[in-house]
Amino acid sequence: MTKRPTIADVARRAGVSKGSVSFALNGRPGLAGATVEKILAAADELGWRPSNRARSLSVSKAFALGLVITRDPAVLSSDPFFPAFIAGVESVLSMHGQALVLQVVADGSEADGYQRLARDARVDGVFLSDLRYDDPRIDLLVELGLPAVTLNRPDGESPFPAVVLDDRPGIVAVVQHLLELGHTRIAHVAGPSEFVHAATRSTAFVETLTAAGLQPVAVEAGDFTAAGGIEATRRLLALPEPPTAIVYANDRMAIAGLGAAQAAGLTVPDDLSIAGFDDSELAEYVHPGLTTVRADPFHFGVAAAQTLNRVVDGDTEIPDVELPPAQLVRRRSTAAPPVQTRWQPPAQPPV
Amino acid sequence: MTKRPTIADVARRAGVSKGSVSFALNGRPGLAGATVEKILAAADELGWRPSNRARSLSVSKAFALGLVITRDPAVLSSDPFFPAFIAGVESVLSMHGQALVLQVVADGSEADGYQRLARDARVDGVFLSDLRYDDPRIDLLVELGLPAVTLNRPDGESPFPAVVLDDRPGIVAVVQHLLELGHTRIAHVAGPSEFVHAATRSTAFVETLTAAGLQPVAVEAGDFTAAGGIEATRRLLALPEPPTAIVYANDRMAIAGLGAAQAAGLTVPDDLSIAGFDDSELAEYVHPGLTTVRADPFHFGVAAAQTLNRVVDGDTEIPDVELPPAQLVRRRSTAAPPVQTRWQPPAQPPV
DNA sequence: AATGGCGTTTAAACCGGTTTAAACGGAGGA
DNA sequence: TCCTCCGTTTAAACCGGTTTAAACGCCATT
Repeated sequence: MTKRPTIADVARRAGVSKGSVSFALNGRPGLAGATVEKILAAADELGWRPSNRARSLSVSKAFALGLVITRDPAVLSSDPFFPAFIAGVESVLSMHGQALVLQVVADGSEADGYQRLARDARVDGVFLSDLRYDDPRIDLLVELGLPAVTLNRPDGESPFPAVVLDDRPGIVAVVQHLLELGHTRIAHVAGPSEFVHAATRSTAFVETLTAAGLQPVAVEAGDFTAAGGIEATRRLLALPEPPTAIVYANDRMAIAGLGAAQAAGLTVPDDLSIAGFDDSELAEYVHPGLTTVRADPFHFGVAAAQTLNRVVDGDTEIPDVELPPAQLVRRRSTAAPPVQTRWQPPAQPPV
Repeated sequence: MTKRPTIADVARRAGVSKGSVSFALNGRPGLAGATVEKILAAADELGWRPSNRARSLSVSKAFALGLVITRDPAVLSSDPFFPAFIAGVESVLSMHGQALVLQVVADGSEADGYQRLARDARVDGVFLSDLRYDDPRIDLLVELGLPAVTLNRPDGESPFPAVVLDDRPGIVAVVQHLLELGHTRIAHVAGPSEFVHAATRSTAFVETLTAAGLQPVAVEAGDFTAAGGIEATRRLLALPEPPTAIVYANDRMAIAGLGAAQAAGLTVPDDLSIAGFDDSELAEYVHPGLTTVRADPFHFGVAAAQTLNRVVDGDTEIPDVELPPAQLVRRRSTAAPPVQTRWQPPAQPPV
């Protein structure tokens, strides 16, 4: 509780000048070894830690990174990605004495968040998540002079390195899995198509099906929320020839869809197979357990933080970082399609 | 991208000294009105914003508040409370030019998070959530000289104001609701008893039942996770005289419990009524919709941030803030108990 | 005209570090 | 012996604000 020691205290104790202490602390050459020893000893006898504020002012760095998240439930609320991602980021920052500054902004105005972070010089760099097509934030950050990394690759040109976890293999694996079970009428509930990752997932869905010589029953636009998942599911089930399997772009929609199917009197997976994406905590515990795709958001956070730090340090020409793709997790919500369905031509008697 | 203007630039432009600019900006008395006008005009002609870093150094404030969260999934992951709470906090901070610093720490070591925040002088105060009995963090913060507010009231003495949202009325309402439906064999799946709010909920449960002249069938210890919810539910269903209704201390356990009950072949609510706590997003959309209790974590965040700011400003004797209690949300997962159950004595023929 | 008082303004110190240019001191060479 | 060079150390400026004590200008008293 007594005032903390300053660099002057350390200098006095070690019998040197402030400058020398600074040199010793930062391991700069030009100081005699013995002097360095003496200074460091004095420093930790006093338990001295250099003041972040003073350092911040003189070197013009914040020693902090920023994350802007919209208050939009489609992105933030109970999204299993961010908590784990943030934990990963923190695990890196805490080793560097850096802090994570969070900005939560109203639905449409993410730009404000970055503006504030830049205007107040609160951070040295930011994470750019939930990329949209032709995302205006990229130009904004360039203009603001704020270093960044993008989570996954943007569609256009970007001066920032990307940390990418390819969603395609996960979707491909889910569709393959359904095909192997014998499904031929598969539908997809996508996320909002303005998001790059949402579009990537639905494209992968369609392409995998096409490659197998099949047409998707439908691709319904969802919004990543449970409510949207319900709506989309109801529309699919109301089709004259409803699907026997539905692939959702995330677990929230899938779990809601599961509820909607059950409310409609269907048994999952006997009447309908359902698959999600994310492997959120509840996926394992709903009934039936949800087949889904598991990524590693913690490691995503680690990689993103490390990469962003390289950008902040002025490292140029940083290659994009590729993370291992998500894995299929098979649970009880997917099974073979019902043997007989209304629309199918009656089985031909064997010749 | 050109260097931002400093207070010296403004002073020069207005033809006054740095000191005067500082006075004008902070609305200090002693400056002639005309001078203030002149200075403010010069300031926004240049688009000057005082540097947070410089201010930070000279006034010894961080202009930031801190939140420490454990990486423990029981607290963080997909907990609907924090995202909304944080959004509420941010809505206050953004108006004051303050930032929110997040510390995510490993399971047991929350203390480290506060230590780091204090050592690095990153924040002016912190939010103390998920209080435990005899919580060591209170003494720690006193020792560190870090102002704080507690979310809900701690069990012992505390020098910090509390922002409280009483969980009791919510639990009481749930139990009343079940009693009105005719249930007499009700069980509870609690959170870890070392948490004050978990214990508050289970105490409220027991007391309400006792007041109605009933005994709880059982109070199982859960851990707020879905996995724990499953386990506890299985134990309850395996009792020789299983409950006809289960009240869970949070939605995650309740939704998992719902899955466990269905997996065990029970129909909810016909065979078993289930109620949660939190009204998380999925609660409305699982099948059947989950009866639960809804609080307002956003407003909780607003109140907590405002109160913490008063503490930080040196305001002493701040009264605790009471928030409106959570409301019961009735959905399909609760209904009258089955008319006949194994253990009941056969109905007496009318005399 | 000198003095006092008051409202206004400023110069300078300060916060706690980093950084640069200059000073210092001892060894080696002429 | 003197000069130079080089490794080591320091003094001082600087980052961009805030704050305090002193100075200033002006008017009212005496």
